[in-house]
Amino acid sequence: MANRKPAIDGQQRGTADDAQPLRFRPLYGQVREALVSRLIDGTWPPGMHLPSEHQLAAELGVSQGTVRKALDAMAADNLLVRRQGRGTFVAEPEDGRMVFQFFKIVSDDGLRSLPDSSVIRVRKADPTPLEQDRLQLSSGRQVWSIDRTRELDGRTVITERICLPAERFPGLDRIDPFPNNVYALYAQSFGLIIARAEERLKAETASVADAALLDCSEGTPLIEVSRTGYALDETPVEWRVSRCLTDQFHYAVSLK
Amino acid sequence: MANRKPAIDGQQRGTADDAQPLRFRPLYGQVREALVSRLIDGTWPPGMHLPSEHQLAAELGVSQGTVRKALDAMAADNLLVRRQGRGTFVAEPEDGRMVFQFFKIVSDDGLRSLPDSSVIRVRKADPTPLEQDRLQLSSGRQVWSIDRTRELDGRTVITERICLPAERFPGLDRIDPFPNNVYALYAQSFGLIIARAEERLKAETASVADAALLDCSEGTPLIEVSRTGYALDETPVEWRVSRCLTDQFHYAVSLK
DNA sequence: AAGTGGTCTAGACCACTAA
DNA sequence: TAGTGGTCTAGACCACTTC
Repeated sequence: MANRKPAIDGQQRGTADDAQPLRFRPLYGQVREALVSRLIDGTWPPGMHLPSEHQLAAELGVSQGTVRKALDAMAADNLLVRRQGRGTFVAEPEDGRMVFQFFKIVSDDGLRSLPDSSVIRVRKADPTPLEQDRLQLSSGRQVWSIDRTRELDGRTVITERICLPAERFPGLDRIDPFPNNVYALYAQSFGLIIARAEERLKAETASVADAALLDCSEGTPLIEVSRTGYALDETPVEWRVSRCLTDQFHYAVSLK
Repeated sequence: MANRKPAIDGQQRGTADDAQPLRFRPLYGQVREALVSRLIDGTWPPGMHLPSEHQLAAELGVSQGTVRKALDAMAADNLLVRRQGRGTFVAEPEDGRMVFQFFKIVSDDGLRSLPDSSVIRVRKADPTPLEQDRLQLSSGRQVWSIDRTRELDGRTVITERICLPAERFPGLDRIDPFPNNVYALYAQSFGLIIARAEERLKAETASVADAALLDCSEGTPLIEVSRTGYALDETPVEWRVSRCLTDQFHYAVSLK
């Protein structure tokens, strides 16, 4: 590989000039960072067919194997989809099983189905202290607050409030109809990819409001799922609280 | 690599003689299977320092890179632990963060701590229909049934029943004292590694018995976690139901 | 037939650990 | 200093998709 001009270069190894024992960062990690930044800045939007490994390797001045390692890692994080013979694509929220990546409520008989949603209200508001904390909002910033219910197998089993930083979702209240899959909406209309999320589950009981929406009695036990969704740059950009009936459904987790 | 006598060989590629378009299985997958079988049959017990990549490659008649890919996959599944400069080891249930692999109950303030357990009763019994189904027991097989409570930060917050196929755990009732970490017990005393588990979460309310053990009132909402644990050969070998107070704790999930 | 990702090999060198 | 896993490269060939 005689004449390469590395477009990527932090400290390297064999390249001879490294001296400080600062902190070792493998090349493929740097490649990964460079590629992720293209997802963040929108250069590579969801669904895009990206250049072949050879092209990327030539462009970045590294070997194909190093590019492969970075791409494989991103595919493992569900940021990319790789298909033999076709190429590598930026993941879309609609991609096959990707829709179940964040939806863990399953029918007790084991059949997975996706919920239909009914929006109750969309409004702009000042955040509660909890919302402000969870979304790491500086004071004065407003939020969108979306209340909705979700149906599985024709029955309303989830009440949900989604809280979003208003700044990042301009004109959200003019969206009509409001889609079932909000992560597809975030991606298509606001260029925002939810890279990962953290959920906290607690047992609660149905309030009067819950009971009315879920057609159950007040005090019925519910699982309350509180989720913080993070963008590719690790900024929290969604905070949602869902309250779920679990008489015919359950929250499924695989541990490995 | 002139003269190699592949100890592993299903259908191969370059080896010239493949013809049927049966189903392609990569070499590293076959290597992985061969290595996993050594974990299953106890040739490599938990904690064992296994041979170097070079040695394994020579022994199996494949390249070091192929062995590496199999070892990396097993490490990703928490079956092995790899340490640069030291070697590759069979994972142990006590290995550092590995203890949190299956324990997802966390204090609301974010501090993780491991529970202390108090065994209430250990008995051998005929399985209930549900237990028989979950453990895929043929009729006539008995089970161990272990009732215990678990404390976090000095407070009893979990009631638990663990159900095990009696055959695989001979003399379980003579274990004394009964350890907090039953997976370490399974590994050390019965040579059984829990490779993965599936959990189902539902919202329930405290029964009279729960209320007495958890020092709460009857009807208090609880998260009920039902877990099936699988051995390396995918046999279900543990069925447990835990009921957890979630007023100061929650069940934490990371989605990616 | 051409192009893509997937597999397998081989070898050089680096980082880390332990003796 | 020797031995281990970790990184990076290079190239050959295979499997799959599309034209």
